[in-house]
Amino acid sequence: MAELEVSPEQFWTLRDRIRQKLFAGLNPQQFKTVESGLGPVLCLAGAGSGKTTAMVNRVLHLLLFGPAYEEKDYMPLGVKAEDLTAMEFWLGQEGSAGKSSTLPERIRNLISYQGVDPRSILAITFTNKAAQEMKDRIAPMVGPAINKMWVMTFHAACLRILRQEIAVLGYDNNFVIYDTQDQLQVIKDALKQLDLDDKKYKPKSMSMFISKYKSELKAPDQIVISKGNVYEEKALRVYTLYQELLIKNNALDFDDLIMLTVILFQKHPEILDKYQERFRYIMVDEYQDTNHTQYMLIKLLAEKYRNICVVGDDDQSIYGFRQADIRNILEFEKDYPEAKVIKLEENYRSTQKILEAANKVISKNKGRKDKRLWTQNPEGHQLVQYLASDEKDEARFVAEQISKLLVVGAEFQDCAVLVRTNAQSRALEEWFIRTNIPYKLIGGTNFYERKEIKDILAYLKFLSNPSDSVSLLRIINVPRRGIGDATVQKLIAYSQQNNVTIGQVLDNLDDLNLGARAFKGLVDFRQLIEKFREMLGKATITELTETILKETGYLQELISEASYESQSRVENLHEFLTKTQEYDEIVPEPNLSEFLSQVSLVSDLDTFEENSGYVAIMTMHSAKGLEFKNVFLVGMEEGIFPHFRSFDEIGGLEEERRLCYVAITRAQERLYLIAAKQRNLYGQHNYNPPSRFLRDLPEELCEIHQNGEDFFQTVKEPRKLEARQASQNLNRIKSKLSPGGVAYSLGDKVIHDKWGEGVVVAVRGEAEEQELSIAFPGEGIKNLLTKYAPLVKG
DNA sequence: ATCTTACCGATTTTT
DNA sequence: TCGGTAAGAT
Repeated sequence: MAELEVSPEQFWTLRDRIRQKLFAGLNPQQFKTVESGLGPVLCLAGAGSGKTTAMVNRVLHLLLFGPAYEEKDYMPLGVKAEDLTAMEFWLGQEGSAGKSSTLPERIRNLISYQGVDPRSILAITFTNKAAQEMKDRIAPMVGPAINKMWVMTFHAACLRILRQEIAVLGYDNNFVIYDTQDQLQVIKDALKQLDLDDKKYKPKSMSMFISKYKSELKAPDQIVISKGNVYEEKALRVYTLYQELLIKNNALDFDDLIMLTVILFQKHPEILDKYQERFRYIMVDEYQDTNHTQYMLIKLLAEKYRNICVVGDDDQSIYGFRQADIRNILEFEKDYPEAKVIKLEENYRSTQKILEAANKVISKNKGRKDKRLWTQNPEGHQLVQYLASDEKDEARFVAEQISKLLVVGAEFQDCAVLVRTNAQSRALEEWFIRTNIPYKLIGGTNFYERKEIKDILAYLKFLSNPSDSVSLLRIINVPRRGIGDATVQKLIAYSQQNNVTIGQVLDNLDDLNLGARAFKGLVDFRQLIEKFREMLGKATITELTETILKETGYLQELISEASYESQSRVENLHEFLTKTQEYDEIVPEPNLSEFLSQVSLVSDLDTFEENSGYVAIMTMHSAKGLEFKNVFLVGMEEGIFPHFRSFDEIGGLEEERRLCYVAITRAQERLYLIAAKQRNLYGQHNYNPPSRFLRDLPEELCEIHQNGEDFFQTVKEPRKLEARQASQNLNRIKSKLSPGGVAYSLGDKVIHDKWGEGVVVAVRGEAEEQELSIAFPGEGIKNLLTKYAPLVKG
């Protein structure tokens, strides 16, 4: 039988229906973002508006339907009637909506006749976590094509380009990456060489200076310092020398990764062209956080084809202090006048009340892109404000509320406490430990920043890159092998005089008249290094690491120390070994410098588990991108949040306000905002007024509590005793008026006006009718009604 | 070479 | 207040 005639219209109609079905779950704005593959797109994605969904589906749409869906006047060759039937069949199937993976391969191939090559897609994020999440969501939709696209962070993408191309800039392609600590080491070295006092020219401040200029794409010789500004003049000299030292060490810092890539593109148009040709479809996540260098990188890459989609939210720009330039997103349309601007304003995360509060707070900022989040979610609970007496009372309140939430079905991992500064976490931790609330501090020190990990990494870095003197100096006497400071100074002096690396000095030890002990130590060290170096390329990273730990005696030393601390170090090293194993398993051939750079670009946040069974304590900054059912914002006081340092920074308060917006929009169901009347910070009492952000919250959305009892325990001057008792009485009356003000539970310590300290041994009844049995040492057990008893929690 | 003592400084930090 | 670092003692 002859083949049935198939008309393009039939095919096209079916293909279109398939497209509709695949993207049926998206709202109109998301869908517009998804299908606008051609030309520049600015997608303003409010908090919780499903921007990852939009980006992920955009990738799928590009692969299946190409950049411009409108062109539909021809049909791929060889479409048969039975293909149309198969398409019909898929359309008739239930549960296949949004699931491209259920499409038969044949149909997939037919409909994607205009689809783009996955190799031409570049999706850039800021964090590994975001990149991973995107990959995880794209992979099931597109299959192995995921491995051909670049879905990665700015730094990872630049790293990959530089490993390939950096030779033309005069670096060796086995360069190492210096983290913040290494950086400071180099700066200290530079200060010493320039004979500058590191008290006056603080290394941290120098690194800020350097980083600031690097993010502006300014090399030392492009910087003009105003006359007479000695400090900046010196800082510039430090920057100059610092950069020379990095080159000597064949090392790049984080900023270099981006900056050098841009310089590479600027200096070598043919290389730029290669990448422009490859990456015809570019997407950037969190565009509001880009600094000038990152902006330039994207601008250059996108220049040729202009298929660039940036996604972000100017209201969530909170990294100005890291040179993120909010203007990049605000002025996107200046660079791309033809840009489509799409706003994702429907929020899928929070209750109406939470969103209303967030909108209200952010609306006070000027110069924002106009937008207003809304949601179909329920109205939700009132926001809870609590005025605590001090930071302990604040912690107590949080702990108590969490316990209450558990009763109504919440779990620990549904709760997060967000702080403005890390120092605030201490009081919370103490209380959580006391009350057995499992918590995790997120963000603190990075795994890879721990001493023992840095040590083993220094060995590996030095092996990978013999020019790396920072790593060499770190480990030359670790574990101790009799190489003291004096010896090290001799090595450094010799290397500077003869213009060789310190690694090279090791080969000429006879030239430096050294003591017998130091000499032996260095010879031993050299032998060890040679032995390790022989393993390069042959052994796996795991084998190499194990050998180093064993042969240097590093592990043995920790084990024999047998302290609590050394034990945890050994555990960390084991953890490190599992990471090397993971790496060894996925790569065909061990590549040390590859492994090391991967490690350098990983942070702790990446390992944050959302279903851990712990309450998360973290800074508001680290919370960005996360969501929790119940969020506690603590330290809502002037000076803490907004932080006093922001008061005299330009745009400082606006950034704090955005941070507040970010913090509020982390909450899905319940939001608690807590301020303390008094706070001990750095050993000093502070009395800060409640945060202006609290005043900006609409009153009708809030339930305001003030539980002052504990306040008077912190006032210890005896002469205030009378006032204290009067206030206690006052507070008891208040607490009766506010339901749920004080709840006692088993084991609570209390203080009774007459009987002193006691412990609650039984609780009967609820709220105001609560009856307690309290054991007072020396007085026996008393039964008391909460309503009347002169009680205070202790 | 390693332990002890005094001093400083203390937002936020995706990489 | 506290923790890290840098200089001094043994």
